[in-house]
Amino acid sequence: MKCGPPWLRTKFVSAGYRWTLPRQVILDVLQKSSGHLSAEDIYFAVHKRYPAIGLTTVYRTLDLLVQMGLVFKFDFGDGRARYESIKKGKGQKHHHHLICTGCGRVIDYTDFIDEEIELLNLTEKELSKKYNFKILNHIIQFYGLCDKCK
Amino acid sequence: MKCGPPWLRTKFVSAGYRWTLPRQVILDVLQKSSGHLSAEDIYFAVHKRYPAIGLTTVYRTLDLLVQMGLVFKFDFGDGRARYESIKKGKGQKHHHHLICTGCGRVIDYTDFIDEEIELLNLTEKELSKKYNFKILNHIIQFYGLCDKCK
DNA sequence: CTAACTGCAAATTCTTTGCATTAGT
DNA sequence: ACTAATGCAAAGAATTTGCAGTTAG
Repeated sequence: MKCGPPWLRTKFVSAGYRWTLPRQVILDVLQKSSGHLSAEDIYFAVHKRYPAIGLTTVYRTLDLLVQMGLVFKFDFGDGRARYESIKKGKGQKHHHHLICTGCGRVIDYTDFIDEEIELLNLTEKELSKKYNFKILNHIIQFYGLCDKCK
Repeated sequence: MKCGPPWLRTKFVSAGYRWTLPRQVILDVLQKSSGHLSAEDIYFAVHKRYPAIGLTTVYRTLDLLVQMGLVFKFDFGDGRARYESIKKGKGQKHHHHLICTGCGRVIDYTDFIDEEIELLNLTEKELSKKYNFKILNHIIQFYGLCDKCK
């Protein structure tokens, strides 16, 4: 892990933020991981490489990254926030979630059916127009019972 | 507020639960309110009518109602859970959410719901089959910036 | 040099738990 | 009567804040 792509550094500096080691490492962890990490997950991964980086910094950095639009924060309803890089590394795709309310298992799926994509396009377009809203992301989660729990 | 519809009482009793005052009041508050209440909101509303009912009971009752499939729990990412009755009172419709990540404003929308619902049904059917999952509910949230924040 | 950033410890906030009491059935 | 349900106070877990020391620009 060096310094990441130059445009990232520029993005930070030109916004008046500093391109610090913790920020580089946290972004790197997020981009390399396979999604929905909790703050603690990120802290462990980061801490393994740089034990001097503390949990507080992880939280503060994540807030900043979310605010800058580089990272997306969401929630499965288990009382802890999850974070995911918006720019995915190779092999990572946008996905939706199937969440078992019985055992808490989360299934990611990326094989959206045509109807689902159509749904999203239609809705995003209509909503943007009607509410003058710039839509950046969405969460689609289906809740139910998995094969073991039902 | 009396005792609610008789089928509700039956549902509780036949599952081995008791049809208690706090449960009646909490369900009533949820059905009459316009959606996404936090536990504290519910506590205040309930407490106004029956000051003897405590916050702990509100949490425990909400867990039960969620588990019984009468209430849905979700999260806007602000660190507190929200609850909504699945059976809506008159004037209330199923809706999805548009959330501004800038100011935290939440817009409910019920427009385009018909098309969305149809596409959702297809999606749910496919997913159920593919993952052998019994889908009970869904969350659809669009995140972005509202007119003031963008 | 100086303002942004950091780590630590303490504080907050939301939610859950232990336990003695109350109340449906 | 029997046991689920309740309220209170205390505990727990996730996240935030105050502050003094550190570091990028």
